[in-house]
Amino acid sequence: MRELSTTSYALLALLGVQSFTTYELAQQMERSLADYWPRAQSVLYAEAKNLTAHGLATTERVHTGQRVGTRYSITEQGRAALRRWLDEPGAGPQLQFEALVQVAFADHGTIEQLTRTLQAIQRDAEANRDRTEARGREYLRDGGPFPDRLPVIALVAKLIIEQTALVARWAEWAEELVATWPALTTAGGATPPDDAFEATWNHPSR
Amino acid sequence: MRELSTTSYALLALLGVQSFTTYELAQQMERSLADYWPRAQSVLYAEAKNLTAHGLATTERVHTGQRVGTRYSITEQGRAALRRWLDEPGAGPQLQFEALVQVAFADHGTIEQLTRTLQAIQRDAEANRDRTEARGREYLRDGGPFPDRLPVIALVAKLIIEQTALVARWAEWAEELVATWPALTTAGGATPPDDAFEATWNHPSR
DNA sequence: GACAGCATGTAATGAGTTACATGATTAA
DNA sequence: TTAATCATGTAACTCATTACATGCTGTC
Repeated sequence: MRELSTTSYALLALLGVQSFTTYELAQQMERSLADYWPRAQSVLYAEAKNLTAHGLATTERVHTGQRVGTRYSITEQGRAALRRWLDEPGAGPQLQFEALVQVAFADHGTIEQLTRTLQAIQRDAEANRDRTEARGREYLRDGGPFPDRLPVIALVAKLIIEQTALVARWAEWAEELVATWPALTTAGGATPPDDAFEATWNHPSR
Repeated sequence: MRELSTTSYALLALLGVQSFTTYELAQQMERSLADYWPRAQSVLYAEAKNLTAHGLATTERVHTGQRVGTRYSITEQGRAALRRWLDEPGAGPQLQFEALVQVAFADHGTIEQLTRTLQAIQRDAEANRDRTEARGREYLRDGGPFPDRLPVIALVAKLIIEQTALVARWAEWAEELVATWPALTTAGGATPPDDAFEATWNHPSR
């Protein structure tokens, strides 16, 4: 019976919406939380058991054909724990961005490498932006799986959409700027134009 | 001798700039990478050794007073490894945002809890934005510790600044919107005004 | 009847964090 | 001289990922 982690509470919050089998929990995690609390499926199996051990959820065997599975439901204790958790200060945004590390140290390689990295970032970000935007519009149209929850879902979706859009715009801007550079550093005579560099701060990347 | 991770390459890239003692590496990690590749200090000690085991760095004992320490320097092999790494596709942005999970499931609590969460997000984001902006201006003024590297550093700094600014603006917008809501869900008669909700998608949060 | 994919997990491994320990230097 | 903080690490533990295993269900 381990301590409760943020992942535990995320699961518990899903169960607060309705009961789910472990598989459905995994789907929901992937569908609704992957953009800001990504976790591998395997943790769910452990965490769901942990919630039960804490008395925050109850289990029920479900049979699909011959196959057995587990359906979890939240308990009153679970709801109380959830309310308490919502009072605690949650951790702020934590970004982890390997490709950006490659950009930060691009001067150890070639301009071509940097350009390719930026292009890849842009492609990914645009795909993510389109995906999240499309889902947002879909939810607005048909209400989504939990129409009651649309207000809060919309708040979150808005941030995610704008965040991916920002990355896409930034990558595009960076590509254009880098294309004007004769070299990656100011050293050795081959300096990037000073004013293009100044522009980094003065022009918003849009 | 473990595999090389992104953290290994981040360290190696720092050593590509110049030689550092472990302590200085920790400072540089905190100073320049914490915003997009945050790691605890203790990993450095292990990773730096690992780099040496791979022949990518050499060590040298340094004595400050009686005290012994280790200074790491990159090898030619290390530089080659760095160049190869810059060719590999790096992982895209991965966000981890506990407070946003609390927003997404705010309907399990009260409007007051949601408001407090949003206020905390806004405060943090504004502080981060101010910190990164101030450092950017400082670098532009005095060149920072590695003036040659300003071009690539500026690219990265720009994204980080805009990203924190985006979160701050979003939180402010969300607070204002939530202030107009009589309840957190559309259920039970006490519905948030439809048009305020629609506005979620149509008005950019600025 | 076999193959793809859905559904349900377990095990091994690893990366990273927190906590601890301790010597040296500096400021009060 | 004491306390704070700089500097240098180690150890224990935890959270999470990858890889594996396996049964069921529908379809060609």
